[in-house]
Amino acid sequence: MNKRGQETRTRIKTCACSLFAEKGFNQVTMKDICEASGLSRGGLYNHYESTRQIFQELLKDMQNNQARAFDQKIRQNQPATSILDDILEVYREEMLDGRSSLSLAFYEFFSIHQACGKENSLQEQYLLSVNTWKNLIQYGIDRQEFREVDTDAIIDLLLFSYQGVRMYSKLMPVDKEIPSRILGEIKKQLVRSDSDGNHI
Amino acid sequence: MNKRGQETRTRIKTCACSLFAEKGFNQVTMKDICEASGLSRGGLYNHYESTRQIFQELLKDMQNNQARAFDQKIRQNQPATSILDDILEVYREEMLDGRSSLSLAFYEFFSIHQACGKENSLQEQYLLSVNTWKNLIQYGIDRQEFREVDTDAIIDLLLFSYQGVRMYSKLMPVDKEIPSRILGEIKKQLVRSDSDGNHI
Amino acid sequence: MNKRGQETRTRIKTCACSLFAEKGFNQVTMKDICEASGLSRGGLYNHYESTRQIFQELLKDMQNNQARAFDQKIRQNQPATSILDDILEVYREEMLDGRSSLSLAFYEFFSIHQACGKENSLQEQYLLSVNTWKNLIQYGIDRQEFREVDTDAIIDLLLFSYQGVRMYSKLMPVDKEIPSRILGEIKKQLVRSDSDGNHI
Amino acid sequence: MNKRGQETRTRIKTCACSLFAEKGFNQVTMKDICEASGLSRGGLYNHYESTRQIFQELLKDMQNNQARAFDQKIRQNQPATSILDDILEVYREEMLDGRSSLSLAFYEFFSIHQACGKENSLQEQYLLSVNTWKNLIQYGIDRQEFREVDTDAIIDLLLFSYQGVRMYSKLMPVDKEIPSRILGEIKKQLVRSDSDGNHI
DNA sequence: TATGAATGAGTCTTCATTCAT
DNA sequence: AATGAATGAAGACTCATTCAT
Repeated sequence: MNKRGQETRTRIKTCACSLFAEKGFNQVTMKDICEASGLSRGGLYNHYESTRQIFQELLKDMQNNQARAFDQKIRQNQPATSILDDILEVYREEMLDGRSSLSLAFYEFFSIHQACGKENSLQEQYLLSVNTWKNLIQYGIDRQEFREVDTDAIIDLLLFSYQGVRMYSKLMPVDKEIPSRILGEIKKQLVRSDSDGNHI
Repeated sequence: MNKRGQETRTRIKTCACSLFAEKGFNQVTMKDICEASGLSRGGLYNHYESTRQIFQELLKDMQNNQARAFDQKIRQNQPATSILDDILEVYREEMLDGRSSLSLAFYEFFSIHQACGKENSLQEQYLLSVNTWKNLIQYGIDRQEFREVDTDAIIDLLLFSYQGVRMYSKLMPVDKEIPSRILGEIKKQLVRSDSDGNHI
Repeated sequence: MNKRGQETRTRIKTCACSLFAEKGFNQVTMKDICEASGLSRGGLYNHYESTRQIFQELLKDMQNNQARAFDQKIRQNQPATSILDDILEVYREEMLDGRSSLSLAFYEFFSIHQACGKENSLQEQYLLSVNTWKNLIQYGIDRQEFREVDTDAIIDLLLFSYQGVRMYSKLMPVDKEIPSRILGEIKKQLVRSDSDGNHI
Repeated sequence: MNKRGQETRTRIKTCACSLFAEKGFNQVTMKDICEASGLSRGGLYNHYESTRQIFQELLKDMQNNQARAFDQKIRQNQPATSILDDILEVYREEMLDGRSSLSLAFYEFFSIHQACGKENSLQEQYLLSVNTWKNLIQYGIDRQEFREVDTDAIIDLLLFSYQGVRMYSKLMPVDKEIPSRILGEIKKQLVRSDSDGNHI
């Protein structure tokens, strides 16, 4: 594939991503993507044969980016609390940004493609997140910054309430305080000497 | 509307509910409901003019049922902890039952119909839930069964992680322990003398 | 058929007539007539089996009424000019009243039902009108009130321009002067000593 | 749009025109036009999205053609009577040709689309015709070929009786003499020295 | 007579997908 | 690579018409 082809594919994915964020997965048609990207029917089909394929390529791109971002965040030898604050701040922002969230699209997509697919990439991603968090929490405990908590419970509470809020923020106006409260509560469980009760 | 008509409407709603749980809102067509309910096209349209209308009537029915159920649950003068256990047990079961969950349908439905509607019935329902929980927690605090916690934070944590898990349970196999862990953690925050750290 | 049945049929015809005037023949459905008349589907079908049947009964009623009206108008021994004025005044009013005109419905109806029907009742009605006018004009000539004109030409000019204006008055705003001008021109041809050029 | 597309659009319009002439506007469906033109459903919708759009494009084409034809007809410096004869001959033929007349379709179409449109294109066309005739009659008067008639009245008489006959010729057998008589009467009013009373 | 539930046919409309250019 | 014409399938929606009550 030459450079021009690559550019076209990038353009297609960018347009498609906006559409998926706006309408979810099932409500986006190849026709929509044609119109948004300015390509003709045939032109689009030269690159991708279905919305499914485009979405999967988007997923893959995002995982790569996310992995890279996470790697940067977990900078060893920084205080665990500082790393935690950084990550929770990212979470907080995402929880409030309903518009650009692909969560509905994700849910629709995996709700269709889990059964037929051999691998469940959503579960993979969940397990990856759990693992990353386990490492971070253990790191915090080792440095005696974090309490010896029920790690699994805290992580599930965090990850699922994060997902819950992201979804709801697409559906109703979510008060700005809600993410702060939730993440603050999590942090309170986790951080040992945060006696002043600072919220994130 | 006569008795026969009422029966047909009930039949339609029952069939539609299964379909919505299985496929979400957008993926269910009037044709699907015709076939599931054994009605002809015209027959179905005599009763409902869109999947939207059917879904809304389902919503209304469910709210009525839920309101009644909750009223029963909040039996005054029972120990707050006992009431809490009952409710959390219901939550736990629902979190694991991905198949009969309407959550995807809800999300799709409200993602479309929030803007056009004046009122946001999803938010209404959220506020209702928050209120019910506030009452219960205050009741527990008054009886000195519960700690004096950050009520709002605990409630959001509970409600959104519950929603998050319900959604994920439609998309991937959710370990049976996850709901228990989450709800146990919540209970641990809440209940004063549960010093043995029992999970729910 | 008893009295109640007669009343129902009259109600049906009245409602249907308004609908036909408003929308033409083809655009009116049995369902429309049900709703307009407040009858149920089955109730309407007990009386009429199609819009066609209702329209034909309307036609028959109107012909009866018209015939009776014309008979009254042609009062012998009155001045021909006075009779002419009376009739032309009726024509003028009808030409301006686009809203209550059934002309579109007529045209649609006869455009469908001329071929299949053995008799062409539209032609019958045309011939009847021509005859009535011939009698009137001859009466005027005999009384030396009217000129010895080309009767057939004048009658056709009158009848067809009348129909043309009636139709157009349903489709665009027709200037009030147009019917006056047309009928005045006709009268000018016809009436001998109307030297002052009065318009109707 | 490429050449093939243009050809298809022309084919569609030709087929649709026959159908409109035969059945009126409302009775023609997109399916009819598919079948008549040999296109598939989707193929037709690629070009036009409704019968309304097709009809409007037909109207526009016809206006263009008519304007061009009229320009040719009004050849300056020819005798007014000769121009008149030419035009009336065209009118006469059209009055008798019920089969290819679009008048029913016109009436149905404008009866629906007058209110919603800002401009009333039927009225536009009427005013255009009136103007053209005014010019011709004035030209004839200036050349002393025509009498000093009540121009407006004559024109209305001509235009509306023409429309009336065109419509009736779709609904019943119209005697060949009727157009001749009508137009002859008009001409008689108009032309000064046509003392021999020739009909057109 | 009157009701309204039910049927089934017909049309509209939108898309995914293919293909000649 | 790109274009856009064409196909055909799928689903929405509306009615005329029948029938049990």
